[in-house]
Amino acid sequence: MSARTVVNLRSTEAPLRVVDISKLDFTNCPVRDLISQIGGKWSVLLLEALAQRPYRFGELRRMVPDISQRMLTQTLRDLERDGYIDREVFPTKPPSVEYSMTDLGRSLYGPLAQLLNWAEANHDAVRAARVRFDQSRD
Amino acid sequence: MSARTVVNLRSTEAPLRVVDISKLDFTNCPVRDLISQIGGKWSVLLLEALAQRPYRFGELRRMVPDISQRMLTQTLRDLERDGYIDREVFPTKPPSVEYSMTDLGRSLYGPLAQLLNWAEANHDAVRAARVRFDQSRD
DNA sequence: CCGGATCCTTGGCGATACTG
DNA sequence: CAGTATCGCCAAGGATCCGG
Repeated sequence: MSARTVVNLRSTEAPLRVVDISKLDFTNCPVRDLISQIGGKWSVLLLEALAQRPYRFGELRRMVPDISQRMLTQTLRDLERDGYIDREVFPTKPPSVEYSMTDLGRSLYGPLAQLLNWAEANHDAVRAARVRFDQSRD
Repeated sequence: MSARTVVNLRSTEAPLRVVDISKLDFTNCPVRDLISQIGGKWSVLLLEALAQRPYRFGELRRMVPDISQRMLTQTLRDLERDGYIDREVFPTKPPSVEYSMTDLGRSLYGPLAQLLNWAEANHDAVRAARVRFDQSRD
C-alpha cells in the first residue's frame, strides 16, 4: 500500500496524537499490547491500590474481597512481569510478600489516572446514552 | 466498615486522583464499566480511526483487514450505545452508513490518547521488563 | 453495502484443594 | 501466609451463510 494517510489530530489546545492509519495493522502493536493487559478484570484496581502505597498479598486480598486467590496471584505476576510493580519477599516466619509500584508503574499511572477520572466524571453521560439507545430500539 | 482510607495521590506536580480504597468494591463501578468496554479487542482501534474523520462501514472494514464483519458491526454498535460515536444511514442504493465521533467520544479521546501515547513511548521498556522477568525464572 | 443469525473455538476467570 | 495445580464454566471473538 503506497498511499498513507498521516493525520495530526488537533483539539482546541494541542495536538493529541499523530496516527498513521495504514500502520494500524495491530499485530504486535504497543497499544493493543498495553490495553489487553490492563483491560483485565483486576489490573486497574490493583494498580490503583498500589499507587497509594505498598501492600502485602493478604492486605490486597482483604481490600478486594471478591477476587479469587488465583486471579490475585496471576494479575500481580503479570503486572510484575511488565515492570509496573515490584515484589519483595521478607523471609519472616510465616513468610510475607510486599508489592509496590515501580517508576515505570507510576509513570503509567499518570495518564491512566486521567482516564479513570474521565470515567468517573462522565459515567452518568454514558449511562444516559445507553438508556436512550436501548429505548429507541424498543 | 467504618474506618476508611481516603488518600490524595500526589505526584511532583499535581494531585492525580483521589481514591477511597474501601469503596473500590467495583460492583457497578464506572471505571470497570468503561475499561471493560474499551478493553475490547477493536474498540480503541476504531476510536482512533473515527477520531481522525468520519468513515463508512466498508472503509473501516478495509482499514482493519483482520476484523470480522461481525465484530466490526458489534463493536460499532457498542460504541454507539455508549454515546461515543454516531451512526448515520444514507438512503442511497445500495445503502451506505457513516460513523462519526460525538462530542462525548472526542472528550473521551483526550485522556485516552494520552494513555496511547504513553503505550507507544514505553513499549520498549515494557518488553525489556518482560524479557528480564522471563529470563530470571529460567 | 450493510448487518443479522448461527455454530464453534478459545481463553479469562472462578472454585476448590493442596504445599512450603 | 503466600502461593500452585486442577477442573470447569461462560462470554468474547472468528467463520460462514443468509437477507434487505
